[in-house]
Amino acid sequence: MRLLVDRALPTADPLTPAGTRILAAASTLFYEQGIRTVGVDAIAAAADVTKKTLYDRFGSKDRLIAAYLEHRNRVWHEFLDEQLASRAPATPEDVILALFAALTDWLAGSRNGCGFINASVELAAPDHPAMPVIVGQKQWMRSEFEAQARLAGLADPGELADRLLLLHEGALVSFRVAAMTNATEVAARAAADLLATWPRLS
Amino acid sequence: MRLLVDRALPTADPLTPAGTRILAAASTLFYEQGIRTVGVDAIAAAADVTKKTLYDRFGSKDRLIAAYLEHRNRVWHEFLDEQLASRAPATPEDVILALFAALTDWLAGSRNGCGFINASVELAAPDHPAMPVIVGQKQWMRSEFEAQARLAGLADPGELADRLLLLHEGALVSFRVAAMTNATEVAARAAADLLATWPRLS
DNA sequence: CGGTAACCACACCGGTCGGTATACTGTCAG
DNA sequence: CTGACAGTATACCGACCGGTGTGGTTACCG
Repeated sequence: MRLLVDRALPTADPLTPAGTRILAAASTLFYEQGIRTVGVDAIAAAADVTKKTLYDRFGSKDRLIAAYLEHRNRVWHEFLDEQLASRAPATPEDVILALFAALTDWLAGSRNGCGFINASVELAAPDHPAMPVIVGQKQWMRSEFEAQARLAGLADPGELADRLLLLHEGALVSFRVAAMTNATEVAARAAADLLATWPRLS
Repeated sequence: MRLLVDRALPTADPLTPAGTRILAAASTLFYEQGIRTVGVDAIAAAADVTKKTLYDRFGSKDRLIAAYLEHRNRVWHEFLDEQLASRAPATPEDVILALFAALTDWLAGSRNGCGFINASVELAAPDHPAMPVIVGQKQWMRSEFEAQARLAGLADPGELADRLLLLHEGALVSFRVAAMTNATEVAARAAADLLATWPRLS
């Protein structure tokens, strides 16, 4: 069993060595400390690069932010591919449960929750160039849930996908905001029960 | 039926007329545009007040932020009281469902989701004076769910409360981040099904 | 009458932020 | 040989930000 919905990730255009360091530094700093808190000077310093180089490569902070989220999205999907490969789910239901199990590993060692949710709140402006990446990431999760549910022959896959997404996002945000350290385990149990009791197409 | 868990809201210390206007302006601006985006000058101008007055009343922007969240928490609880009064739930289960139904009304007309989640992300620093208010609000929700579940004679009220909180927070965040306009209705249906199938103490 | 609290107007501060300008160095392909 | 490209170093900019200081005006209250 594998993921069904096309990720349609624009293949990362090749970066210069300095560009790679900048993106790496921006990724950790933006996630650890927040997008607004981290200035371009701090990123340039952490990447051991001049601000000039940073602007030559990325043009503006906003575009660097967008690059950061696209990069994080790629890392997220690579992570899911590894998780799916090692857990080797046998049924579509197990794929869904593996996605929830993966969440625990994904958040291990971090305390800031979901970088996409955080970015959405920090950027606020709906027309920010990074917004499509954020909404896209969430909607990919939903459509993957729906595709697996449909493949499993479960009734009303749309409604089920909506509910799974709520559990998924709820875990991410409760982990961070409500200081609920076991949020991902609770979500995994809730998802398992939901799938077990959900009606099937006759 | 009524809410069970003490709100323990520090009674709002009386404000001067200008202080009231400042808090009102800060509340709408902070929620609509974000805490970091809105400067003290903008708040003072919106409240038709000098910056001097703002600092005489609230001391610093951070303390104004804390006051904003405490105020929003009071408004939230007053809103819940009204909702409970008008929906007049007959059982503890109905109280829980009324809390979910209330969410739809609470988010009506806004597109920024939960002010507490947003503030938690924007402030980031764990030692910010406003953090206890944020975590407290989420934990109050959880303990209210748990108290109602216990009163209803439902098994494992702690686990049930955790799952209800995930749905609750998931709805708030999916509404904003995933552009899921019907998130609160989905959460309400999920909560209803969850309560209907949850085991009871024998 | 005198004091005090609540305001106004306005000017000012140091710091930080995103972003730009100038000038120079190394490397590599046509 | 010669551009083009990637990079360094450093200085600078205007705008905005949170916050302070001075000085003056009401109005109420003991």
